[in-house]
Amino acid sequence: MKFEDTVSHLLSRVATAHKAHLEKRLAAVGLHGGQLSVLFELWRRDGRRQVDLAREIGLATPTVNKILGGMIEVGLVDRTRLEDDARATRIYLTDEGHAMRAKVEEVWLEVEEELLSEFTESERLILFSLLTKVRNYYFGVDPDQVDD
Amino acid sequence: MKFEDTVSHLLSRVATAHKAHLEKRLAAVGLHGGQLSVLFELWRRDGRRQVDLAREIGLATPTVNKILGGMIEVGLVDRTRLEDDARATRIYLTDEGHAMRAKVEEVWLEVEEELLSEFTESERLILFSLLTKVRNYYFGVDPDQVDD
DNA sequence: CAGTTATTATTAGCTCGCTAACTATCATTG
DNA sequence: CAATGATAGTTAGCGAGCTAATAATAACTG
Repeated sequence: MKFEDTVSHLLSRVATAHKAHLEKRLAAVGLHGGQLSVLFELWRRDGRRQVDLAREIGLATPTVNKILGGMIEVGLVDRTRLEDDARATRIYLTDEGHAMRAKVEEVWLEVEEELLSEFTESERLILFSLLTKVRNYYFGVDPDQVDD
Repeated sequence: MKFEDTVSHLLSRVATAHKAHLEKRLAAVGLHGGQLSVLFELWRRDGRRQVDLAREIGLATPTVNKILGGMIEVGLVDRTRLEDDARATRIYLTDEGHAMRAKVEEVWLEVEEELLSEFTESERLILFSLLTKVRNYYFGVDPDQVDD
């Protein structure tokens, strides 16, 4: 058989290339890829616990914990103990964490446009819809997709 | 803006989930994800130099070097110095490296079928073609795609 | 042919992803 | 209320990707 003819193989290859590419583009605003995935979630709503963030993002809790450690160091977020549960913490964006959003939006639109520059409008929509289907295979259907 | 509505974001999420999933499935045959990407290339043709493998796979040479170190340890490949160039090495599959192919094919077909179980035949073809377009954006058009 | 430049492999060190194992705390139940 | 079990965060350690820097060798050039 030809492994090259499978979607899985193609997806793996594209995945690593895309991640490496993102990392390079994010360096311009002083971010790492993992930090961004956490920021995406915090920009939706901050003040949540690490375990909740991890579940939403789809990462293991130690991964999120490590990324947050780096983000605290560079001053993007704060970690405060929960008042009524001494086990848990709440993660809040700092002013810098909020301010980062504008910078990232700029880069993000560029990255998206460059990636899809050779795609027609309908190809973009189809790719988005098929990738959503793959995402649903791994994460289940996103409830936020319906309303909101 | 909503980052969730971009292909880049979707691709990042799907990418990590897919890689994590592959890693789990490959554990059944005793392989790691990085080893597999090298094997894919060696199964096409072995006896090449590390730098050539890295270029074809689309990885940095230190990455390939590290992966090969692990593969040599577990006996999947051999590394021999080049006769006419003392800098370079040639990477050859061992018998075990060749034999691994059959095991991987089995797993691979399963993974592919499960991933695409909810996709129609035409959706599969379209997804493959659109992902190929993304790959070409990152790697350029593959010359092997034409003939062979 | 001596000196510079380019290439190959490698090492070191970083982020990111994981699992396993540990600690502290909460919740439950006897 | 004491013991057991569940939960939150963390630490340790692994593989995979990267860049930067080294060492050894080849190739080119004056």
